[in-house]
Amino acid sequence: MAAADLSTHPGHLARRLQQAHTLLWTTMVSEETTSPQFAVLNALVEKPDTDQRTIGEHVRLDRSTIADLVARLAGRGLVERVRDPLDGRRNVLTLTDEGRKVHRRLVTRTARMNKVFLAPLDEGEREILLRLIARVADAAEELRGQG
Amino acid sequence: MAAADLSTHPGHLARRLQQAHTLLWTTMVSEETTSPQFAVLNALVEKPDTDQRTIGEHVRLDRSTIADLVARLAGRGLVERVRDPLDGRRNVLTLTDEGRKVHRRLVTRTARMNKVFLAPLDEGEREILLRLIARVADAAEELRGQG
DNA sequence: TCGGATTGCTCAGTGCACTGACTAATTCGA
DNA sequence: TCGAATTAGTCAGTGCACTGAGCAATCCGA
Repeated sequence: MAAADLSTHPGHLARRLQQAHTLLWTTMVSEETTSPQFAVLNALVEKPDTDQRTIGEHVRLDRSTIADLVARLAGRGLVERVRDPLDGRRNVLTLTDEGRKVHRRLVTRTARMNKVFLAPLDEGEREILLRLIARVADAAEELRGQG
Repeated sequence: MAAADLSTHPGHLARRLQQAHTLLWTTMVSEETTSPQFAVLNALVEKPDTDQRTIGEHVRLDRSTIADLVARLAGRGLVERVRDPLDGRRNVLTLTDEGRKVHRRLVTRTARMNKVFLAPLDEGEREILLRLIARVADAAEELRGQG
């Protein structure tokens, strides 16, 4: 049985793309705060005082993963977790001043990093790449919803 | 500080793409054998009896990760690790009959899965997506090489 | 209103992926 | 040839990401 060329495997390319991004992130943005953590801080700037599950859904992290991640952010004093008095099941998340400060600092660095990351492509190609990825990911997430 | 839209962040999209792929993989290809594991089996079909580091480099896994992964494959009896008698530092990897069998079975399933994964795109768009990802990943891996 | 279903969270377990430290084997230059 | 540098592998530690089980709070229909 012939072995297939890995460069035709979207899964392998997706993994390489993410690895490449993580590498660049840690060197150009932050060693302490990861990209998914930044996504959560970002989401909390957009919609403050949102419950954990909703934030997780927004940044596409499942219950377990968002719980772990938030625990780390809370441990570093960037967010606070408070049980919702109106609904005892929910954890409401709040950015601390320190969390806001970290977020602010990373916004500019992230923009700089994204430029370097996509530097091999021209402006049109960048748009196309992001759009195509979004379409594939959206469709797969649809499938998931239907189970 | 305004929060940026996540859909413009290539890192976030890359993560979503990989998550989507993993989800489809486990439902359509295998629950036991992961996509990176398949990549290793595939590499061993291409170049039998190669040492662990070379295989890892080929599938883009670092020393630690390939070691863990190969240990799992060895535990399931799909590959064998033998110390190279000519160079006592190397682990030479060999596919077992069972490993070859598993690989053969997954090749067709993977092809089927890739079709579904990329179904939202037309033929031209698929090519473009794969090429653009490869260019970005290649460039980032170049940066890495230079430190 | 009360009991079953749903919802939100946590915990345990598994796997990918990285860094940094360590060991052992090999290589190469003075 | 011998010692320093390089190379391959392992191990410990951290973080992302998922499943499946379990628990407590809430919701909703008979």
